[in-house]
Amino acid sequence: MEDEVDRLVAAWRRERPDLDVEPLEVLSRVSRLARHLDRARRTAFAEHGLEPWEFDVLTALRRAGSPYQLSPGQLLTQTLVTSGTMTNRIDRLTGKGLVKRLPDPDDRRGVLVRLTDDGRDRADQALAGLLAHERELLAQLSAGQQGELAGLLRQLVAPFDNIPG
Amino acid sequence: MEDEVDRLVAAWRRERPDLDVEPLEVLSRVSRLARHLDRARRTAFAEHGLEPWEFDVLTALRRAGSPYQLSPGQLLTQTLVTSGTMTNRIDRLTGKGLVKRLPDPDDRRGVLVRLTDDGRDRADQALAGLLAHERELLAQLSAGQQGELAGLLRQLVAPFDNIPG
DNA sequence: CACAAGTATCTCGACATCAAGATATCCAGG
DNA sequence: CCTGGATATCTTGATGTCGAGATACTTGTG
Repeated sequence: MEDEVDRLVAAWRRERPDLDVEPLEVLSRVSRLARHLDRARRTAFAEHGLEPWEFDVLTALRRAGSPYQLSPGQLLTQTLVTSGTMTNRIDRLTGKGLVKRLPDPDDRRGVLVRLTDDGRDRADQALAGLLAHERELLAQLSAGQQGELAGLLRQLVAPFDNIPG
Repeated sequence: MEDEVDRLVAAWRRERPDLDVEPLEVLSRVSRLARHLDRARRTAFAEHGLEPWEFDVLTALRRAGSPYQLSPGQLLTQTLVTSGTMTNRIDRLTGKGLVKRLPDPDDRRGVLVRLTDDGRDRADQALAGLLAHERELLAQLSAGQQGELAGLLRQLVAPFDNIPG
């Protein structure tokens, strides 16, 4: 089955036959797939009344385990956004009653962001919904192919995740 | 080599042992890799004085082939942005002298956006730079692995690209 | 030929994000 | 202890995007 990247690569080979555009076969597909996934996720989360950015923050706290709290600094390394953005997100989630700010008892500069009970339930429900949708998308591939794909992607991502940056 | 998704999956297995989080092994890696790629591209384009969105528009015109012109409508279907965004982008690219608006001779409602010579050169240079950077990232994988990865990704993307969405 | 519906582009207001800087606090060395 | 540099979070201002609606023109129908 042909996809949009096949057409894009063909266009470049016609216009710039001197260039080797092979890298686009992998990386343009990654970008485009991510874009489609973003849209699909937005739809999936809407069923639970959440925005994608809300899901990101709530699930980071959920994964931390009881008592479901992290500092804003820990949250922004996990979500790859800037500090200004995180402040804004915490403000809005606080307004919706899904998290609350607590003073850090060990560091008076810091605060801790903690899930409320409602926030925890919403995170759990949205995760289950997301996994159901994603399983459908992956039905294109056998379990073996999924494992293979995961392994290849890990090799590309690992340098970013393990080297400071 | 372990990556951030390994840690994320391990955390979910600890917190929610009742859920099958296998889909995240593939799809979370796609999203995270795309995010890292966005940052890397921003850096690569900065060497040529371009923003990622500028690259997207200029290369869409470049790929169209001589005389390097498309309507705003064609541009927005290719770049997946809204009409308001595209108007804004064309305004700014016009201000930088990289494209110019021409009246559509066949439809007085429409305009055609055409690359200037400078715009074409910038697009060509930025593409070459991007490919060089992307080739480095892919050096983690053999040519055979890259082909395999591209094939698996195509299977996941194709449904989005071929069904109206 | 007139008119309604469709199409192409642009305008405007709201909003999330980022980058840089401000403020408050911690900590290590003298 | 004091002081300077590091750290944690928040504030501010600019910017790009989206969504909805406005405007101008075209096309199909009777």
